[in-house]
Amino acid sequence: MKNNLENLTIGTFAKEAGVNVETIRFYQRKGLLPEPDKFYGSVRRYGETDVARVKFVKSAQRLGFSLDEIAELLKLEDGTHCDEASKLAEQKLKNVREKLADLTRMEATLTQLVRACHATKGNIACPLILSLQSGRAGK
Amino acid sequence: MKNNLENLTIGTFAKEAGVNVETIRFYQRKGLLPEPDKFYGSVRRYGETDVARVKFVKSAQRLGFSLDEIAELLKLEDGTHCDEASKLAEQKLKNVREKLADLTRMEATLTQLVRACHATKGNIACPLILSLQSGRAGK
DNA sequence: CTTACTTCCGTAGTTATGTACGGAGTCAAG
DNA sequence: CTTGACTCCGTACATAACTACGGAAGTAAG
Repeated sequence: MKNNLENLTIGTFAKEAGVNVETIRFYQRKGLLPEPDKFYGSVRRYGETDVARVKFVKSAQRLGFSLDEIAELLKLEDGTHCDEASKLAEQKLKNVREKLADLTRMEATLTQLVRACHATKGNIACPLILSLQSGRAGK
Repeated sequence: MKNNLENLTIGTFAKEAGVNVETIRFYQRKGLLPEPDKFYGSVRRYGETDVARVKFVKSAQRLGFSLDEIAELLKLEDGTHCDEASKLAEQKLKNVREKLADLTRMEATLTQLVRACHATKGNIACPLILSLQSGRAGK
């Protein structure tokens, strides 16, 4: 089940991570991904942790984090600089919780909308926009 | 408490919505925002529902929706085309729930990270990346 | 060793989402 | 009715996040 995910060349690595080779190289330039040494010979090899890292980046992007923010999150990963990592994590946590609240409201409204649609065919006024207003009025 | 949010010119509208005037005009071109008739005289006037709409767009963007996706969500708003709206809503709902699951995992991990940091100063291995892997393995 | 496919790397192009600019028209105060 | 601020509109510029290109060098199969 667990195929060998070590010593991948960049092509198979990219395929495994579900992105384009150029994207890998782009992330390396941005510092989101380490550029491994060229082992034996002259092409770089990648492993399972690299794949996980790229997938993490993509997931975090879907959640509305920018690459710069994701870079910050990734700095937490190495476990060093515990103090500043902790501060950053708390701040990101606040951010994540706001997103959670917004999404929850949106989920409730969409659910209600679907139900209303199924029940009373036609003209329900759908207060989708209102759903994201409550809870962040002054912002 | 409720100041008069009708007959706003584009400048006050933009300020009220927390965006730049050019952004308003950009959204109009994209069809995200209606371009009201020029009433008496020659400049357009905006109201509270316009403000709400822009704020909705901004909130949805923070949640990782693109303007195109938001345009789709906004089409649900008018209550017409109930059948297709319902389909779209269900699909978006699925999407929203995936985001929710991801965010929840991320929240748990960040919380744990902060706690671990506060407790044992130094070297906790932070499985942040792992947090977004479980639950979406094959994707 | 040759041939076909990758990798490497720098540079250039693309798409989404705005922002800025400039000149002409409009509005409101004095 | 002039003056200063704002609106209108088209076009150009900016930024983030890729994506494509091209030529040299590495690599794997026959």
